[in-house]
Amino acid sequence: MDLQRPRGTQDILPAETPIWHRVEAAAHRVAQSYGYREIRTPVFEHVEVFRRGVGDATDIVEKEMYEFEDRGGRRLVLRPESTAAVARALQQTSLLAEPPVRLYYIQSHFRYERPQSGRLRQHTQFGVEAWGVLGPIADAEVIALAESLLTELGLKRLVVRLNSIGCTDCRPRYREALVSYLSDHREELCGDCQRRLERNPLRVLDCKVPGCQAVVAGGPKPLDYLCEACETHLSGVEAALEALGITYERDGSLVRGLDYYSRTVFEIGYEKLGAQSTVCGGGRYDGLMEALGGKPQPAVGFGLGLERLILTLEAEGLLPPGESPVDVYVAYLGEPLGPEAMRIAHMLREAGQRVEMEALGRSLKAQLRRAQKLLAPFVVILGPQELERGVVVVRNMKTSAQAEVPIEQLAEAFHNQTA
RNA sequence: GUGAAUGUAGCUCAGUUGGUUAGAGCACCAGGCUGUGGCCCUGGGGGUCGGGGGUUCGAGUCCCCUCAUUCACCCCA
Repeated sequence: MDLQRPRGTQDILPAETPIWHRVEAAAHRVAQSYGYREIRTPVFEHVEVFRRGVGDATDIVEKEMYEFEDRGGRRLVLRPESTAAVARALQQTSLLAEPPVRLYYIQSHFRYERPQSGRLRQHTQFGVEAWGVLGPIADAEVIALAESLLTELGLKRLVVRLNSIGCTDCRPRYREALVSYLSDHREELCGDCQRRLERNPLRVLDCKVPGCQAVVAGGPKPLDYLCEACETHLSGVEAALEALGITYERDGSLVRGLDYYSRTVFEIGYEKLGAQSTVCGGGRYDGLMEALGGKPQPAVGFGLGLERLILTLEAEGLLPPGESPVDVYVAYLGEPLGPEAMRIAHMLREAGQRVEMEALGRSLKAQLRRAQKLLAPFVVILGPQELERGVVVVRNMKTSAQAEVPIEQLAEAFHNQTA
């Protein structure tokens, strides 16, 4: 095989498209039920959108972008995420003239990573963003929206984890305290954490190495450093979640890799998925718009990975059963009857039936086998004897009952059958 | 980017210490039943053994490189 799909991509075959339709339809419906409206942004953007929005020092920008130069010498990149792109779109248009603006998207994202279960180089996110909203109600609203979607799809036992990473006022104070504490215990940290200490010290908090956990346990707690405004915000989010009956876990070690997050961060996960068990991740990003050179605008939102969501549905046995792609299979005997069989198929299609017609001129036995394989409930059989009398045999594949029906009454017969 | 495992028919897999024409089940096609699916029987089509190089009289089997998949790390959806 010399032609293969690029690494980390997948072909979604006809057997799988129904679950995608179902998930996407649910996402549209739930988002709209919260008053969110769909936005679509370009597949590629100028690199600067993500350099400034996501952050230069993040893994995404540093080593995961599909970057290229176009024929006009522009530095472009396949979007690695959508929030920065949406922020760019808002700046460029008049949408934000009348806040709040509630948006959602279902878009592909591209990151050059080593693939594994639940991680692809092209993946799809259902994302939701509320712009121009400052209060904790908005944070709770997007979490509730994600919950609604997961519930609607039949999922239970997903864990919501919640934390606050502070704002531009209090985060630096905590960061400083943490770095100074960790530096004193540098020798006790794992190699990864020694590097994290330089680049992204907050990451040390959720290291899984026992030794690091022990060090962290004795160090400064992020929540102790929250400023009053951030603390009030967090308890506001919790109060709203409680009012909605949404159960969550406070997780002081939950942090986010992207620069633009502030205050609220949250994840919704499903343990059975293995290492990539986070289905939904989000938070607040009040500083993003300014980082992109625009007027400051508070915002909160999340990204929900559809591939991971579908893996979860699969693991929970929630995939829809296979359904027949057709209502009627039109079989005929002998090439000369092809045109008349086509006419019959056409008539049925115009009457709203989904029809597959024999295309290979095989034996009746083979045609029936094919119809069975397709789970077609009915087969219309046209042979020379029938044609002579202007009728057709209609076979019910489930009961094996057969009846002759005049060709001109066929459409009506099926209409009554399915009505 | 790091570590490990795996690549043989459309699918799931056998294939002995290296030995002649590489197999099975399922799926597909045909026939048994010259116009009727499911069960059964018989036959048939399908393979660059992931790719390239090497060792050898001889490589699916051993060695090197490469590509891909899977799992984990980093990180993330």
